[in-house]
Amino acid sequence: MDHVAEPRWLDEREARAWRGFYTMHRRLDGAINRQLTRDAGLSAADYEILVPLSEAPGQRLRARDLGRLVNWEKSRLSHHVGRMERRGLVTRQGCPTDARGAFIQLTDSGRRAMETAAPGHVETVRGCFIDLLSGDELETLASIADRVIQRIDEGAPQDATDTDCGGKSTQRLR
Amino acid sequence: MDHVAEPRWLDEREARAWRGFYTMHRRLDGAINRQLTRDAGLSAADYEILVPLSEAPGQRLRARDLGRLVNWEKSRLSHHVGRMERRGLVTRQGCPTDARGAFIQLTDSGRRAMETAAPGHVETVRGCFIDLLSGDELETLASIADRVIQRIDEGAPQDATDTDCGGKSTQRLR
DNA sequence: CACAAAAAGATGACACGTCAACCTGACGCG
DNA sequence: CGCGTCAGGTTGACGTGTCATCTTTTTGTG
Repeated sequence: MDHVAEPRWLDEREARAWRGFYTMHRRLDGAINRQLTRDAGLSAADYEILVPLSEAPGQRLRARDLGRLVNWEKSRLSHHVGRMERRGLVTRQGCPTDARGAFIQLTDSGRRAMETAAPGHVETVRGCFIDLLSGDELETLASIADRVIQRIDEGAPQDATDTDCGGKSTQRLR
Repeated sequence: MDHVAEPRWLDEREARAWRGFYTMHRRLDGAINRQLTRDAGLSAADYEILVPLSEAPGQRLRARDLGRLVNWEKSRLSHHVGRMERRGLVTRQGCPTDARGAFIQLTDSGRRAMETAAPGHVETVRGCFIDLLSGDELETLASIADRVIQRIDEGAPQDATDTDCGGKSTQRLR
C-alpha cells in the first residue's frame, strides 16, 4: 500500500508570503530594467556584467572568473557577452597562458554606459526596495536568502517522493 | 551650480540583503522549473496559467480575466496561451457576448498535467522555501512585498533626478 | 609519455517576455 | 446616426536564458 501523502497545500499566510515574494521580484525587475534602459540603454544583465569588469584590474576578466563572480552558467555568459560585444560594450581577447581561455575587456563606451547608469540604479534600488526596509528586515531577508540558497545549491533533494499521484482531489493548487 | 548629489551606495548589510534576494529568486525559479518539467513537462508559467483555469467554473476564463488574475500583460498572455494551445494544454474559443473576447479553456490533458505536477510543486515550494521560514519571517516577507509592490505600482517616481552625471568617481557600483 | 577525464568556451535550437504596432469591435456622445 | 476613443487580443521583432552538444586544451594518473 504505497499510499501517497496528501499534499500539504499552503495556508493563507504562507501563500501570501510566497505570492508576494514572487510578484515583488517581478516588479523590481521591471523597475530596474526600465531605469537602466532609459538612462543608459542597458539591461539588468548588462549591468551585472559591467560592474565586476569595471572593478577588475585592467578592466578585464577571464570569462571563467567573471562567470563565477556573477554566478552565471557559462553558456549564458557566452551568449550575453556575445551580444554585448556586438553593441560595443566589451571585447573578447584570447588568453596567452591558457589557450582555451577568453578575456572579456570593458570598452570605454561600456565604462561610460555603466557610469551613466550607476547613480540612477542605486537610487532605484533604494527607492523601490532598500529604503523601504528596516535594519532588522534587511538582516532577516539576508538570513532567509542564505538558508534558501544553501538548501537549493547543496541538498536539493529532488523531492523524489515517488508521487504516484492518486490525483483525485484538487482543491487549493497553490 | 546644479551639483549632483553623490550616489548613496549600498553598505555591506544592504548589499547582502539585495544580492541575497536576487540570487534566492533565481535559485527558486530554477528549482521550481526543474520540478515541473521533470514531473509533468510544464514550465512555471504554464503552471501559473493552469491553476486559475482549473479553479474557474467550466474550466475556462476570458483572456482578460485570466490576465488580471495572474497579473500578466496581455501580450505575454496571448503568446503564452498560443504556445500552450499548440501543446494541447488549452484551447481558445470566441466569446459570444463580446466579439473581441477570447475564452481560454483547459483541456483534459492540461488538467491532468496540472494535477500531476501539483503535489510535487507544493513540496518543492515548501522544501526550498516556506518550510525554511518561521511564522514571523513569513509575515515579515509578506509585509515587505506589500510595501514594495505598492511603491512600484503606484508612486514609482521615475527618479528623474536630472542626473547630469558628473561621472568622476566610480567606486562601489552596487 | 599516453590517454582518459575534466575544464573552458562557443554554438544552435528553442522557450520565454517585452515592446510597439495593429486590428477589430464596443461605447459614449454630439 | 457618425465619429472618436477605448478595450480586448494578436502579431512580429527582438533580447534573453537554458539545454544539449561540440571542440579544443589542460590536467591527472598509470
